[in-house]
Amino acid sequence: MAKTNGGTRMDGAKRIYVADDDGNIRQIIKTFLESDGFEVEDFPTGDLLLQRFLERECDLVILDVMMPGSSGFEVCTELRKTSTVPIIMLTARDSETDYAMGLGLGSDDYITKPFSAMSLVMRVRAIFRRIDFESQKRAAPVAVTAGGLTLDEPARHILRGRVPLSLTPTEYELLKYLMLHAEQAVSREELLNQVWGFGTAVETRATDDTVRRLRQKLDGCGVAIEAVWGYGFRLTADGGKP
Amino acid sequence: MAKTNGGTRMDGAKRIYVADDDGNIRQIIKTFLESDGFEVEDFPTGDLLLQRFLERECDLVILDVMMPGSSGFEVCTELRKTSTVPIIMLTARDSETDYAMGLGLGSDDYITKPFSAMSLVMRVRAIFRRIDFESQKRAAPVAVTAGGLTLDEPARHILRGRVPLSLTPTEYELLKYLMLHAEQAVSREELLNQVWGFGTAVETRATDDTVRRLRQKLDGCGVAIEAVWGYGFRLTADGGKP
DNA sequence: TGATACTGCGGCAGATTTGCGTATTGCCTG
DNA sequence: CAGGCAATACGCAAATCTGCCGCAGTATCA
Repeated sequence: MAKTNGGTRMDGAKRIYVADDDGNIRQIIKTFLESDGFEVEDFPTGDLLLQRFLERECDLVILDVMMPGSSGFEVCTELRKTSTVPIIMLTARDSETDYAMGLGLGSDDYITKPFSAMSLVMRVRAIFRRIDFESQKRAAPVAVTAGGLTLDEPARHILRGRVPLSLTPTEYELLKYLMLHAEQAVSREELLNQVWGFGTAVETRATDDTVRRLRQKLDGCGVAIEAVWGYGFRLTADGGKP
Repeated sequence: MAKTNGGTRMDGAKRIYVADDDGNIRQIIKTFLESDGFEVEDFPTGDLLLQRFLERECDLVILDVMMPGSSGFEVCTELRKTSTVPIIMLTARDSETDYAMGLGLGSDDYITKPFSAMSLVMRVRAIFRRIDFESQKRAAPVAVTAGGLTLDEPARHILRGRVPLSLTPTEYELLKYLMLHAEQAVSREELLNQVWGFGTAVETRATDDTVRRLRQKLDGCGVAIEAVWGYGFRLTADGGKP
């Protein structure tokens, strides 16, 4: 047990890069974000962050405006040339000019120091929530089918052939989400966010339980919820093996 | 070119609802947003806004926290029951509690009065930009192929012809990285950083193991992971030798 | 208000994954 | 051609992951 996995070793965890020349601030931000389940890498300069980003992208970037080398603004501009990664700018000043410049250059949010670590975490969460909302939004077809299942959204029914399955609310939401993402691997994190909601404090293992109960009811439906080892689940049409 | 597009669109402007009991503020917000190309409807109370929203949805909602009737928080909660519409909260206070509560309830942003109209417009633009980014991203399917292999990122599958390979998480990540850098020499260090993560404490020889296991599964796939002596590995398409 | 249904959690056992020690084979250099 | 470092091959044991139960707190409904 000599090695800690730098926090949570969850494949679904969002990766965040932080650049700030103040080591204390970096540490605080890192600690808070990690305790919230994010995977964080921090850099003393924006240039280093940029360099790292180019070799490996992340899910969100937090940039201090004033740093040695390239300023946060410059790094932001540079990032935007190749990526749409969400960016949060930090600044000591609170001038409207800075404000407009930051958001104008393509950052998603702009926080002035001093700020509470908690509020930063909230902002981060808000951005990820927005992204998840959008990914969830993708079309709302009245009837989706996967294998031998049919989703009847208005009726809040999922039909096995012609007979509606008897599902509990959680089961229904979960299966619905899987059907809307059939054949795609869905991480436990994602399920938790989409089905249970965001603020909810539930163990990721809860998904396993619901999936387990669902599998029993789905027996011989032409579909299967298979496990994606170390990641989550995937709904697939199995030709129907008895 | 593909950057500016705050709110002006050919296919109908974004519709924004604003609720604030102060008529002056409403007017200012409305004027600024409209001059930026948005379509705005304003309401003196959150209840009226909610009522209007239920009969016709909009693209973004701006809510004052303190209003006669239901508070902004209550309206926010109510909206979130049925919609993922972006919400910006306005408040006179700047307590962390309020802050956390606002974002916690599902709003996207939180602005304290007094605020400049311009900064509000910037926030609004930032949110719409984020949404545009996401919808853009969704429209770009990614299918990389190398030799006889196909990477199906959403499904988290790597197909050998039409059959998905059975890969462990590490194997998947490693092979994916090699496919994205096909025909290029990749150092062990690089692999360690990309696949295992930045600060992980594992010997570089760990890559050898995964590569070894991968080679077995890749036998006769039209590709080969060859060793680059003293450096690392390279994925190459071998014409397919039996 | 009492019966019933849902849900999430802790605990287990079995199955898988994976890094490392160690031995063997292979390539480069002098 | 020999020496030496690098790459492979094995097998193992610890660490993880999954699926499953049973249970208890809570919500739902008659």
